[in-house]
Amino acid sequence: MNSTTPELLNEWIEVQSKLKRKLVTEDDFTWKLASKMRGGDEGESCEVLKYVGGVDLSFSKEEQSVACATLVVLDLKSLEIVYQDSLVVRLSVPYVPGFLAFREAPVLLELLDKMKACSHPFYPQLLMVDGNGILHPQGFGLACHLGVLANIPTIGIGKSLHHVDGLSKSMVRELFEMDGNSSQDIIPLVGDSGQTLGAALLSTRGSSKPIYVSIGHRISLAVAIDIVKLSCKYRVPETIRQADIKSRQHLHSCRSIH
DNA sequence: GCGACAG
DNA sequence: ATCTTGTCGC
Repeated sequence: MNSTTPELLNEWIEVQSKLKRKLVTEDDFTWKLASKMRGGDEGESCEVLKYVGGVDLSFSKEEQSVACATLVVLDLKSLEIVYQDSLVVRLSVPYVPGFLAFREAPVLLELLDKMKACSHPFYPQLLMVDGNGILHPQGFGLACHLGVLANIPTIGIGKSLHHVDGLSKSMVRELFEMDGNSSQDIIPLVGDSGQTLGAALLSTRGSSKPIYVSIGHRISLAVAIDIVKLSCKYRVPETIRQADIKSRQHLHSCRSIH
């Protein structure tokens, strides 16, 4: 049943290690946030972050290898969808914790390539990925993988914590409860190694379950957090949430044909 | 050896 | 990941 051999895992680790050399962990883009512009910038010809992408996959219950991948692009200001595309595929690669990219990245790259190939004006300036960035056993999760291969700034969004470098759910909970009464909505995730791997964010008022933000490619954690906050109407950033909704819808619409 | 383990 | 409406609580 589990067709994953040790040889294949070693190969995957090698791929991650090679791609990781191309990873850029600081801001590397020409746009800026509209909310961070100073008054004098308004008349100047500067590029503002407008088109933010989100990707997600949904799976069929009856055919477990069948999945629908969706790419949406939102206008960051209105959080309205300006582009969406879905692709139904049959996945042959199993899900192995730590190697999500080998299962999901190919079809997501196809969606991005398709958009880029036609020089689409709404091609995302930044992509949010459901799955982690450097918050990962090898420091190279799906968001990094996709970012490097597509050469686009990416942010990783985890809806549950991947236990890595000594990080644990109980530790996160304690850190939130700490800080006396100055209840923070965000805490840095510093592993045993001393490296900051990401941040846990209580993205909506009064929520107790955090999302886990980590950098993917070509962005700093501070800027990534700013953008994630701007994208959150609900707990999960609207980019990821809409990609999730649309991929499920598309899958169900295909089911009704058969 | 055992448990934990993004989606 | 997949199913799933209403409902309980602040």
